[in-house]
Amino acid sequence: MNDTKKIGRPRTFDEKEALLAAMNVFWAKGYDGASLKDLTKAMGISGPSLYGAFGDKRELYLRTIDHYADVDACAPIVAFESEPDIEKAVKGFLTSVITYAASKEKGVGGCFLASCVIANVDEVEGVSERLDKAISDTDLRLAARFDREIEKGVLPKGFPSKDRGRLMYDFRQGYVFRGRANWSDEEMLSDVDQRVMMILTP
Amino acid sequence: MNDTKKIGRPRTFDEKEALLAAMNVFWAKGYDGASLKDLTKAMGISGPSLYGAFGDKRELYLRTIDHYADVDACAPIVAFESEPDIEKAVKGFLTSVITYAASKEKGVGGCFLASCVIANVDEVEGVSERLDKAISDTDLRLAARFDREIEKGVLPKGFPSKDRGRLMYDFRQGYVFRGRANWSDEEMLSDVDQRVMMILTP
DNA sequence: TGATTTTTATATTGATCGATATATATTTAT
DNA sequence: ATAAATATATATCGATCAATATAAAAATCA
Repeated sequence: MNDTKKIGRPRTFDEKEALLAAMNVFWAKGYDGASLKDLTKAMGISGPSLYGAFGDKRELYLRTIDHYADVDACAPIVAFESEPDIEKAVKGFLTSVITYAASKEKGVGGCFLASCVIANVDEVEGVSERLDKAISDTDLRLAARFDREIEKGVLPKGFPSKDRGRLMYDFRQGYVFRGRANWSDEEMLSDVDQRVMMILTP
Repeated sequence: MNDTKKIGRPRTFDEKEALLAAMNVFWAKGYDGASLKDLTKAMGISGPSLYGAFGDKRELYLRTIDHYADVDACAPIVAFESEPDIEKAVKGFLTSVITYAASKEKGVGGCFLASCVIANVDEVEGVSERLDKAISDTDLRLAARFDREIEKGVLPKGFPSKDRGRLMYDFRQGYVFRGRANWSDEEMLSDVDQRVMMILTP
């Protein structure tokens, strides 16, 4: 990376922190509902600073989507990748999804893509491509975990990794959707064991 | 119903048609992105007429959600309910969902709730309750179809109708989500047969 | 008919929108 | 030191926002 000192007055804010703050505003209020006033206040910077650093509102929005996909990516996936036992990993993924989807701290919960970005696909140029990439990347990450289990011999040779990765992701979106409608985690947890079997049955 | 002539000048527009037009605007542009100018133009009425008939923008939005849940409800469900053979009915539901989710005529496709309404749950008062009700009602409609098959003896006594109804709905939301990200119907149709089996296997 | 009630169209309200012009502050380069 | 470059804060731009005041139009009532 380029860590050399740059000419001119240095920034007084951290770009990633600012992007995170902006994302939370978009998440809670939507793209059009988030005003520049809302954004600059949450980001702790002035209007001209925002425009100087990020371009305009649309470009800032696209940057928050990239930042979400790069950094957060979604905690449940990390849980899924780190648990050695595949059955526990799958169940951990679903329960983690549900817990996070049902927790509604300050209007931000579930999935930024499913709760906010999806609404602006046709309205804001550049959103569609990023959404597509985020989904595909996640599908691949999930499928890769199954492929590793096949190599280890835990899952059989013909196990449909790609399909089951997609399946897990669709389950995730379903829970996120219900969480947004204020479903409790108990209501959603009731069918988790069934779904774990669906995912793992060859 | 009250079909008696009312005093005063009669409306020159049909309320249901106006609601449908308004829904399409919200669907394409989002709640905040849809301006009163957009709405009145699409609905073919003037501002004061809109406010006189529907209250304000928020109330109009809630009415479009009700109208969607009551009338459209989603064509795939109708297909599911009308096909006598349960396996064909399930497959018909999923393929219908996919076809509609992948068709992107003028930015409106998939599901009004999943593509628009979900983004305004915390922003617009009254949305959350309606979303919850729409999901629960759909779950029940889907489960009821399975219950009928149990009564007929086609499905076994212990078949988990409720869980499988939910499962179908979550599959629907998953396809809608991918459709919004411009996935083709071919990509989505590839795992339909697998999922039909998942839904129907006791 | 004239009175009453409701909807309509036109025009406009104050507020807020996204975006920027200007000038000042703070850094590095010479 | 001085110049060049970048970020900052203040103030404000025209445009558009949601919502409405006003009065004409169109119906039923007496």
